[in-house]
Amino acid sequence: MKRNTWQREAVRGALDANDGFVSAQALHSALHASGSPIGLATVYRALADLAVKGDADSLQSPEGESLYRACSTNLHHHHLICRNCGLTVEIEADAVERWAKDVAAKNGFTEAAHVVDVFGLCAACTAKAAASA
Amino acid sequence: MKRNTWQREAVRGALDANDGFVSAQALHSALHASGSPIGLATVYRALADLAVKGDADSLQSPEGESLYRACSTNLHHHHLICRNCGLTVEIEADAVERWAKDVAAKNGFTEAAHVVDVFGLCAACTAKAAASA
DNA sequence: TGTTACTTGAGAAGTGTTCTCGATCACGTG
DNA sequence: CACGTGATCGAGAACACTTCTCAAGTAACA
Repeated sequence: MKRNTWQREAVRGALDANDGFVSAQALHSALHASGSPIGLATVYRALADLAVKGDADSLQSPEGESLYRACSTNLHHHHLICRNCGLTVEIEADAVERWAKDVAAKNGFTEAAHVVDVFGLCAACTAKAAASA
Repeated sequence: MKRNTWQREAVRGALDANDGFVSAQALHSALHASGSPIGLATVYRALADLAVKGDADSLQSPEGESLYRACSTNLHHHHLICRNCGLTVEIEADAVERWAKDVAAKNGFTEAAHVVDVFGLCAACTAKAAASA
């Protein structure tokens, strides 16, 4: 049986309050900063739960951390992520889906899953970068 | 000045001898097994060097390890990876390249890089899985 | 209210990677 | 070939992130 605890709600809330991907550690810090004495282990557990239920998306940052994000849809989709400010845009990729399945099939692969994420600089950060350059 | 040491050659050789992606740890074990008393730190250093020079490809496994692979081409490309045996097929993805650039541009993003990898079960592993199921 | 078993939290443990630092050794030179 | 210099090595310590452990706490249901 699953129980509802304020801790779980807090994690979900903190995730919702965030636009981009956040690391478990950052989330934990944020929660602490806002007064929740929640434990790190609990944050990890809650995030894992959310990810499994499809309420959150997770991906590995290039630095090796696990990043999480509240997802507006449970459907399979991908992300366009600003590597500077973390802004994330959800993108559809029917074409890529088809391509991935295709390529896998052509090579005899089954049960194809794929990792497709696009990193870049969002408009704002591009402008900022141009200004400072 | 860069020096040529047998250690670096050994790492490159071990990488070349491998068809799929291998973790730094695995590479270190393999080298030790074949008699090289090479240090783990050195393996990491050599791999990082190779990756920077474009002689090796690196990616994060879903488990968070860094995986490396000798690359037959320095050109940008993607991989189809068997999650069971590690077999890797290099794939071209012009369509995906275009799509990524397109999507990024449409959302005001610049300097788009992307992570596109397909994991699955290769034909052999699929057969094995079916047999054991 | 009482029972039950899921959940929590602090810290230990585990894993993968990077850093430290004295010893070593490749490379250019005399 | 011997030498000097500084890049490189290796063993282990240090780190960062994540998971596990287990006693104490508590939500859910009767």
